[in-house]
Amino acid sequence: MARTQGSHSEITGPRIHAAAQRLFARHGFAAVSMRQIAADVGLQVGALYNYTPDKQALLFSLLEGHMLDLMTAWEAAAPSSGPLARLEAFVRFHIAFHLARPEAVFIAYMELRNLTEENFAKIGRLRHDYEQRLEQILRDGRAEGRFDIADTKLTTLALIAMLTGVTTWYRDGGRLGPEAVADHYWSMVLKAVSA
Amino acid sequence: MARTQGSHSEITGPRIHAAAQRLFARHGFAAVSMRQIAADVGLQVGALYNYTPDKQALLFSLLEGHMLDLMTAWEAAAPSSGPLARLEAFVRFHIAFHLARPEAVFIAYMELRNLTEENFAKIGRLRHDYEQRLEQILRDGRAEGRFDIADTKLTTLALIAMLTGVTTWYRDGGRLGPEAVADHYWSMVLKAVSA
DNA sequence: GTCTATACGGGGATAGAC
DNA sequence: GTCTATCCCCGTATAGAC
Repeated sequence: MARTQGSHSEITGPRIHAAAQRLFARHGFAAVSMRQIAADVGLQVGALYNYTPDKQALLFSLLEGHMLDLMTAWEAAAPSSGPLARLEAFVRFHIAFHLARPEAVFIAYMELRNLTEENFAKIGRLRHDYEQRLEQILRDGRAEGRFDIADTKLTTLALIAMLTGVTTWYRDGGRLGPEAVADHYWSMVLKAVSA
Repeated sequence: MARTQGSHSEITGPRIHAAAQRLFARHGFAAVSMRQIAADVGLQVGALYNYTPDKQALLFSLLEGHMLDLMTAWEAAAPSSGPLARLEAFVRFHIAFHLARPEAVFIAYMELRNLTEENFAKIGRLRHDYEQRLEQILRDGRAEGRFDIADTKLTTLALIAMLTGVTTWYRDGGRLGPEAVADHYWSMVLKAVSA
């Protein structure tokens, strides 16, 4: 396994992504320079361009990776039971997943406008796919007569916004832990959609 | 009413604020230059500094103005009836106010991190004051036995996030108008808090 | 109040040596 | 794969004339 001098490709790539995520979340994409990212990793600027063609691609890969993680994690966590149990699973999953990745979530919501039109569209499709998972649960529950929902599309967007909003105020070590928060949200969601 | 050459102070100030609001909302605070704002208004850069000490103050005045408008408008719209009517009024007011000012709302949520620590704290207090208006309604309704709410603080934050979320997907000319949207949200909110 | 000109620093990205 | 050096452009803010 001979290695050329100074080569650390297996670990440098992830370290660049981690530094970019932290810095973008803290200061915003536009406010962070490639020089800052390089310094954070312990590199000179030029070396970054061995790992990303440009700054935009770095942002896109963070957002895309986050959305793919989200989809994969839900597919793994989703039960194949009835609508009510699936809705509860979705509520608890969404809150837990988002609270566990505050930086990725922050970037995913705040930096969309810094994507090129093409990249923006790609992330938009991934987000829509995820929302469809929730809407299908609501449609199934309504078809079975368990839910009373006038407009499943609207309710989907309302619930997603409510659940994701947790990330704007939640702090580790606060009054309520993630499970207690999820309990409260689940009870509100259940009442809001119940027949 | 003699006026010095090129003086347009009465209208230039508001035009600068309007241009800054539009550009900040579209491209983000950090991505917009003072040169762009000046060009949009039809001035040279230097002239902007007759109206604002720096770019930060320009952002802060937009955010502060938005929050003060919000508070003033709610005080004027709030009925002095029972909790249920006040909650309905709040839901409808919040949606209508936010949908009428998409740019100001966008900036108010996305550009908080570009404020200095001191200015951030000031906006945080204004936001908290507004949230208190809703929480008081929830507390009153619970005291009267009309609402079933486990945690009024949590419910306040959940409802605000849900209602504000409308601005992320609403488009003029879409399937539902502002009133139809408000009708749906009010019915969800009512079910979620009812005893 | 507005203009022109400028100071001064920093931005993204690339070239070529090692 | 990384470094140093550099290109070229743009950022905020100020000075001083009109």
